[in-house]
Amino acid sequence: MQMMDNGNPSPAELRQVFKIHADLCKALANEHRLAIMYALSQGEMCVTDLTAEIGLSVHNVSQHLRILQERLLVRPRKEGKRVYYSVTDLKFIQACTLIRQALVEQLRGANQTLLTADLMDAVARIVVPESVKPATDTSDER
Amino acid sequence: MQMMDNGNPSPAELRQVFKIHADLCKALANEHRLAIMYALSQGEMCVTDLTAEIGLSVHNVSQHLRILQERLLVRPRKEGKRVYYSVTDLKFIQACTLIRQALVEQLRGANQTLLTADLMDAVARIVVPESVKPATDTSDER
DNA sequence: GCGATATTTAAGTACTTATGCAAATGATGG
DNA sequence: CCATCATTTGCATAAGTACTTAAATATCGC
Repeated sequence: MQMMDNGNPSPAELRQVFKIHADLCKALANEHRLAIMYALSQGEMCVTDLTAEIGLSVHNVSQHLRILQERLLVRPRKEGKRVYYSVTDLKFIQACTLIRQALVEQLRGANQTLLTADLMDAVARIVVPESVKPATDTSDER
Repeated sequence: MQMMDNGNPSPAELRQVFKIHADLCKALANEHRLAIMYALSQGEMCVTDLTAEIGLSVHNVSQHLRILQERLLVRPRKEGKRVYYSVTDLKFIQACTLIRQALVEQLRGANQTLLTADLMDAVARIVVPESVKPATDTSDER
């Protein structure tokens, strides 16, 4: 495939990228896997710990971890009989935080019944240890 | 539900948030819907234009737009017999860009066969113009 | 009103994903 | 090497998602 001169990918190239991107989003498009990603964003954890943290069966957590690992969202590290997982790239966490921030702004405006205002505030600020700084331009911030 | 004093949401509250977040990710977890989001990030477009841009049937595009709209990712604006769609929040686009950047870094390391290095560079830099402009007329909607 | 254009809704089928249970692998300590 | 703990794999079933065809709604110009 040939690059176009303006430096932006061609439609054909974009299609390929969107496919990969969509696969990655599918891995994130599950309540429990987001919980796992969030838990792991706080630091490396083994399967059993994750099980306790999220309240699912060991097997189920393992299943979800497999999916996350296949899409390279998490990485395993074996130590004795335990397998410790960690997120491969902080950007994934940052992206999740951005989305939650947008979500909160919308919920604030629309159906507040779902979540309390306090919760929404807190959610909007869920941050990873290392500061989250996806270079937002502040033009339409509150 | 009770907020905890440290300002972070409780596990129960988080579960609720992850569910909503997952629903939103499901909307993004599709090749064509990502293409639509990307197209709309460049500016408001009507269904027919989008159809030409992404190469799907009108009806199929409409279907995808419905899903995006349900999750509040895009917003319709009716003008004559056309319906123009725009993204509701730039943060969604920023999140997608972040994910693509992470994706590119990984592809760079692993199976470069899929994409050329030039393409990966370009993809990592896909950014929105300043603002997405539903700015024309937002008075009589919904 | 009628016909043409733009978009949405509905119904059917194929495909994908989530979760359960049971069994298998793999490391550790006696 | 046997028992045990930690995790993964395989298979079955239920649920959800995507795409196709066909029909319906809405707006415009006549």
